[in-house]
Amino acid sequence: MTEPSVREAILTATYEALCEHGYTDLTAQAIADRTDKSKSHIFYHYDSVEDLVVDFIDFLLERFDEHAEEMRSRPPAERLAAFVDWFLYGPDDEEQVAFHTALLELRAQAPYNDRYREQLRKSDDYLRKTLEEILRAGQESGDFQDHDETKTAALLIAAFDGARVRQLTLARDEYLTEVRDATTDEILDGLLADGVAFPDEPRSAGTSIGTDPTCEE
Amino acid sequence: MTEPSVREAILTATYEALCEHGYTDLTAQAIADRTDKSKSHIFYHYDSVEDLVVDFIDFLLERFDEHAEEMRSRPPAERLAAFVDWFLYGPDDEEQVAFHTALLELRAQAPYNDRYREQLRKSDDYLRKTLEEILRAGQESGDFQDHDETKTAALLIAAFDGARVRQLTLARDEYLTEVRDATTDEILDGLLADGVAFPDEPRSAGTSIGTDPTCEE
DNA sequence: GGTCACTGTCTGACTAGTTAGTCAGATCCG
DNA sequence: CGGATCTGACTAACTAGTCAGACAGTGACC
Repeated sequence: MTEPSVREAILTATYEALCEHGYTDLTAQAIADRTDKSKSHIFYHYDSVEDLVVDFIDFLLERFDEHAEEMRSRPPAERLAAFVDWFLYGPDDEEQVAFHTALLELRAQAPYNDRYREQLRKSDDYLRKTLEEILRAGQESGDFQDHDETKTAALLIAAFDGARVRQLTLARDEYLTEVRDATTDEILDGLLADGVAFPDEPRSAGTSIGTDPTCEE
Repeated sequence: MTEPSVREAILTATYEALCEHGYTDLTAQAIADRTDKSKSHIFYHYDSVEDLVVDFIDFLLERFDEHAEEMRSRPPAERLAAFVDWFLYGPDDEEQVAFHTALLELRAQAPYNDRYREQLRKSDDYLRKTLEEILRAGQESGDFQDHDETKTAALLIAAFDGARVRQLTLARDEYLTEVRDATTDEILDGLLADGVAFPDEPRSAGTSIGTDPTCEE
């Protein structure tokens, strides 16, 4: 892989193909179709589709890192809200939903694939550390109640994951709303010190990938 | 499908094949191999593998229902503990882990498959109602604090799902322990009225399926 | 009791479709 | 020219589902 732009083109196409077809139906051909190159081109740059997917997860992590870095200077409640938003986007954001659906498929493959598992572990560690750091910053600044940020981060990420699983599998809006309410009301609001509030409806953008961020059928 | 024992043989074989190969690599042949019949036999009784899987989910629900019914007369804390246990089994229970891993794969396919989605929704509704009923019973008996059982049920199931996703994808015992602790300590124990405790290590059996409940490689 | 016809169950061999990955050679660029 | 990049055509492997026919049980009629 000499040219970074070649890598980016292939991985962006991978992202788009994942949104459209999901992981299970992700084929080398589908990726190539979203590129101006042929299928063989992909196998010239990657030894296998598995290799490509492993690199794709790295690519995602690089993107998340950039995003997290940008938020670093913001106040803790805003950072937390942005983080929550990254996990529990609304069902109206079709691209996000499609992409996270595909990611869940990938996650579901991890138990059978050492390399995926390793990559996801790396990503999740990073995510969790980011959240812990936000929680710690909030406690130091007095915006959040004192608590054990390790435990809270673990519980939050678990609850978010769970909500996402249900949202994706059931596509049942009322239920997601319940979970979101329950999570927000009972956990998140409980974190805030008196008089501190979440910013209204942050609905952050900037988490999508690629030059053309739409994901039409 | 005339003989119920034929259905049971095929669906038990399906369970075993799911444990061994996972959903993605579940083939008609793999199911037949766990039977004393041929692959064609399966297509004689089911029009397609999808049909079979749909029926398999019904089969699971029937089993869960029997189990839940048996617990009905027990005290609420014990029922809750058994329920939690059903979701957050220990990583030592290999069969359970293997099976839930496969179920997660199935769940991850639901967004792409109307029939799976419908079946899972049905199961999840039933699970949630069962949990709500346990929570309600506990409040009435005074074993649990007063709370909104709908919200709590939603949050609990979400947190459990999330913990399971992480457990399965990361196979990282310390982290699962954290989540389990966080969930148990902060949510479950918070539910209990003063002086009530969970029974020690319930680790219930009886949730597995089939005549030979082992799932060796 | 024998045998014949009928029906439901079951099978081995087959087809058709799909896809990862290969490879010989084309093309581009310095 | 020579190396890197890229491609179309191909192969090999796999699997859902089909189908013609084997087989077993059952009952009916002689």
